[in-house]
Amino acid sequence: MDDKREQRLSGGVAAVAKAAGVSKSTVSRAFNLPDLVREDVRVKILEIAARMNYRPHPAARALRSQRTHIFGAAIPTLDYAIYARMVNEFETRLSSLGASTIVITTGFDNRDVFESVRQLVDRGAEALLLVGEVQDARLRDYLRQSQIPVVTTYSSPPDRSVPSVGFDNYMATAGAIDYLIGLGHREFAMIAGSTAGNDRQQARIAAYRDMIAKAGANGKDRVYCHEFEMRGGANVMKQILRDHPETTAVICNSDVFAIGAMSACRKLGLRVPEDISIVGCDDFDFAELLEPPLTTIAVPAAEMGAIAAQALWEAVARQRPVVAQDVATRLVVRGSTAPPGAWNVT
Amino acid sequence: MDDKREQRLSGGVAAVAKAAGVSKSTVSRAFNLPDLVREDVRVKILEIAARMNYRPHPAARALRSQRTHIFGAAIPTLDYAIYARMVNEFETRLSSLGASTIVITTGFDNRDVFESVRQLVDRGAEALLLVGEVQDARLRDYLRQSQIPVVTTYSSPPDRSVPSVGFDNYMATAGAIDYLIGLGHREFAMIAGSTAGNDRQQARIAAYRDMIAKAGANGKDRVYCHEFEMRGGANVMKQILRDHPETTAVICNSDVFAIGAMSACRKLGLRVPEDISIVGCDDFDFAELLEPPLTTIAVPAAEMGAIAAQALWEAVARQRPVVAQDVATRLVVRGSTAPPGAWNVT
DNA sequence: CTGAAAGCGCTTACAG
DNA sequence: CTGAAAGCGCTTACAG
Repeated sequence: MDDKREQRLSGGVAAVAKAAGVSKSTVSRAFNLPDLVREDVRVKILEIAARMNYRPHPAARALRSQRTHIFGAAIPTLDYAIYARMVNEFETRLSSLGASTIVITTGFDNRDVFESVRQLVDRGAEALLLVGEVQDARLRDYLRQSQIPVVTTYSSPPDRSVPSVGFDNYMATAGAIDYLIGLGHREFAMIAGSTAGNDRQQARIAAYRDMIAKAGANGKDRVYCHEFEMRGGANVMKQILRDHPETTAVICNSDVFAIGAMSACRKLGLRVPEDISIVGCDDFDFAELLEPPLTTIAVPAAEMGAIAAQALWEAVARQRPVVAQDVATRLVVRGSTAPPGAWNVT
Repeated sequence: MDDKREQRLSGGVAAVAKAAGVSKSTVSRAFNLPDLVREDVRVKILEIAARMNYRPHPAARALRSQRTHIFGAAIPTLDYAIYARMVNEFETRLSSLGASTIVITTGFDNRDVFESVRQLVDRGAEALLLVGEVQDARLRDYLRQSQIPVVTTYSSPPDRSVPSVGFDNYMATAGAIDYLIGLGHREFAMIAGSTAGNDRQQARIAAYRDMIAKAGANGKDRVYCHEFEMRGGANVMKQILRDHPETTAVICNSDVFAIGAMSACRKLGLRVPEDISIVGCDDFDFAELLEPPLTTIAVPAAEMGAIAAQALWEAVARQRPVVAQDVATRLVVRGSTAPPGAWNVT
């Protein structure tokens, strides 16, 4: 009746059934419920199907079985190592389970991502990996109503309505600052990402302010926000040094910022860590090979991807509820931090 | 008859049609061929559909229309910036065109990737992005028979059976070595990725050997292969210095190797570039912020993703043939290279 | 501009 | 263990 846009390689199950002298049902079973088919028949069918280059039509199969084997991941960007690594692990795990991963990038602002996430579902995603707290009301409503298995990563939001596989960003940053205070630092600054619709940045800034205040240290308001770019880190560092040359410790909410900041210090003739201490976040591969090696908050990107994959798989394949789970961050102390020195003219 | 596994949010088109007092056909048209529906009717239908939270079932739509709007990308890994960046751009472009991206990672060896690529198709991919020359015979046969739109990236393979959006790896490396020879270097080494099923590495090594031979320089056989890891770059560098302390120029086939190599040199007390010149490949963000800034071959990862997305989109949406296209690499000369110095004790 | 009907290609209870 | 039949939820020629 209609035109056939796509030239399928084979005539579908019917053709295989005919060639094998069995019914369509049996061909289908040979693929999906092989135990129900007599062995010689099954072998023959599979052999013929392979020879004919037959594969079940994905849409037909999905429509009938109500299973797509597609999992969706909505992340800020793939152009940032920790998210790329998490998705890499997520995909690898799911792939070994026979499922596939569809990806969409949404940027760092979580306040208006409903359409993006929806697109994943409209392509057949049966479960969803998200990043950060769900701050979009439409998305929250949708997730509640649809009951689609979902997990959010990189956060451990107080609102437990969406299960998370993440960590407490507030505590992670607080730990780093605590360490710097213990070293004797009193003059702080922070290079942060944009806070718009980003609960991780909000939590880290809150931790920074609280810790500075609690310690009676200075720099509570020296929070500089910027997009996640190395050049940005360098430019912001220069500005910090201009506005507050007394600063002895800079907390960067990304290693990307930290490498830019270290580069800027070098250009301005400041030594790290003798003149200024720098802490990064993420523990990128290159962090330990920098000069000096970067002290940073290690974040378990691959681990979150693996746990999320497993949890969502169980939810889809065995109707298990997705349970929230916290993963650990770790402050990796390397050469970019030291006690504030006597050289430092304040 | 059968059990319904999934609790759909709405009763499908039928429910919307009933609520709007029109036929299923009209509801469908309101979504897919809006111009064919009287405006007031269309507005009403869309409004009701939105209120009911209705969305067409993806599999049913795909089965009937023979269009999935899913594009597949098979890449070595997402845990390597240039591929992640390419996919990021690929996905972003397709998303703005209303299509989605399904990703699978295959590792760097192209000789046995048929099943992986096939999985993409089995999930509904209508077109494929690949990386490197197609070296898997089954895949080549499949691509020929199925006529699925496909593009391969990062290569410009002589075998034109699969259209490529890439560059000539041989020439890119040859250019870098030419520059080093021009600087006066005579003692070379190369840190390469594994050559197994990787035409890019093979081409670069061939260029290295040819150029060294042509110039009558030394080091033709100093090609050290390793997985793409920073630590690997450091370890290999140490080995090179041990085996061939006379080496004055090291070509790294990845910035990841280069940063490791620079770190190893520093630890061994060698200065870059005074004692040894290092060239990377990829032009990662951090390359220019290293100390010294890294001379590297810039590779247009995002550009390839964008061009591939556009070409595949045209192929699927408008039956345009995919045409091969070369993109440009560029040797970015920065501080990590210099003429071999008089300091150098050979 | 709209509706009734066919059918996309499978899978799966059901009956044997 | 196997087959005939129903139906997954849409879209689209076809006829009006």
